[in-house]
Amino acid sequence: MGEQDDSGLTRIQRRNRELILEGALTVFSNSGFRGATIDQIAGEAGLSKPNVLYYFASKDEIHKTLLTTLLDMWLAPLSNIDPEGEPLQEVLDYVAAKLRMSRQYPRESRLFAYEILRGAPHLTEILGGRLRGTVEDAVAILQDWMQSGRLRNVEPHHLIFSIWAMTQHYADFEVQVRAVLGKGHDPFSEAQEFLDDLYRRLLSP
Amino acid sequence: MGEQDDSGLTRIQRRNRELILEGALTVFSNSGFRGATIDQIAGEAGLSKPNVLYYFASKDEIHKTLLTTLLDMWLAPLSNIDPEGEPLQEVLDYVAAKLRMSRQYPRESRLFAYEILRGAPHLTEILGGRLRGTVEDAVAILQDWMQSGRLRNVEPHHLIFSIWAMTQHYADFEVQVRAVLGKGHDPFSEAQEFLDDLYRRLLSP
DNA sequence: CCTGATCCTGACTCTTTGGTCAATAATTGG
DNA sequence: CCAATTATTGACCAAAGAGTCAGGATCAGG
Repeated sequence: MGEQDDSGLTRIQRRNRELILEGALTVFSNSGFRGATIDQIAGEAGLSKPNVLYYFASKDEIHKTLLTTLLDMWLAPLSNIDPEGEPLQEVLDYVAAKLRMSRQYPRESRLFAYEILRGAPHLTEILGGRLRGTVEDAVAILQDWMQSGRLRNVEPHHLIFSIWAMTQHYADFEVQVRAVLGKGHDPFSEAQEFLDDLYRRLLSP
Repeated sequence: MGEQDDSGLTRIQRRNRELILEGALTVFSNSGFRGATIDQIAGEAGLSKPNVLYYFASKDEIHKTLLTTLLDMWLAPLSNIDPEGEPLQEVLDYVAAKLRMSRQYPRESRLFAYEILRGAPHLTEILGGRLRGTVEDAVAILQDWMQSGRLRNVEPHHLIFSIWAMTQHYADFEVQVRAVLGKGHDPFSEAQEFLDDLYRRLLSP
């Protein structure tokens, strides 16, 4: 994940930085940036507060490091869309991959959700830069498929937004989803079925 | 909106409470609960901090009042689904209404998004109570339509989730949407077209 | 097993911020 | 126009939390 610069790091540095980022992910994704405290992060990581600040200059730096480190992993599935693949199946695979990530990495999903909600102070350049580029690549592929009639014609940007919205909803708003569904439901596997049907219907030529 | 108890309130009280809630909505929806300060709220409302605390006992009470006051308005469209109406059109109208609310009341959308993200400490009873009830009513109507073959059969809870996710996405993640689309787009009217097509496809029997 | 570099922490500072309060100003009803 | 009630605020307090630092512990390489 991300541009690791583990080169000049000792074993202890590597381990402790990892512990801190892991703890920070839990804390930031639960409480947001402003709601998180270095003490909580330290507690989660099993280190003292000054020790955390020995490895990262500030709370802000921890946060920024987390975001940039996780962004690649978060966007990867979009780049995995194969222009040579079967169009509908490629999209359905992307949806499934994103939904799986919401289930498996809800903390990451919430971390980004908080950041975008805030207006993305740390991500502004990235949003208009790398993210936009990645999306445009995918859009180009989709448009090609649509023009050749192998996929039904819809606005590709909004198609991608819809996939993001629907899949991340199950991570970001999980308490609401569970409260509304009540006991005895597996939101994610139900969602998988629902979304598979939805995008099949929407995109079958 | 909500159960107003304006009975024993003077003119000044009504006006200032309104100013405070209005300012608080702006501040909370931008920064979240922990990120907001009473000073900011006071500034937004054009009052002094002690004066704000003269009308509300605490920051928490302002927040709770806002949430409960706005919840009714936020859920209203769901209760407006007419069992006697034309099924597909009723759903499309609901989608359009929700999207219109995202455009017109993005602050409310973000306020709730922040709260759910946090785990909804203030809303837990409501989520499993009133919200769940409202959803179940709508689900019953949808199920009826589906059983009588006037609407295609999909899981109604997840249909509702999908509508929430897609429409609120444009308010909650607006900076991302705009960054990805670039200049010269009207996200909301494009979304309206996209969603109309999507749900038409999904639900036409 | 010694030494320099790395690692760790208790105790501290400084700022922010939620909230209080006594004193003052408006307002209102008689 | 005069109490009595309501509204407003400057000055303050206490707690929380980000970040510092001097000194002690640990470790790695020779």
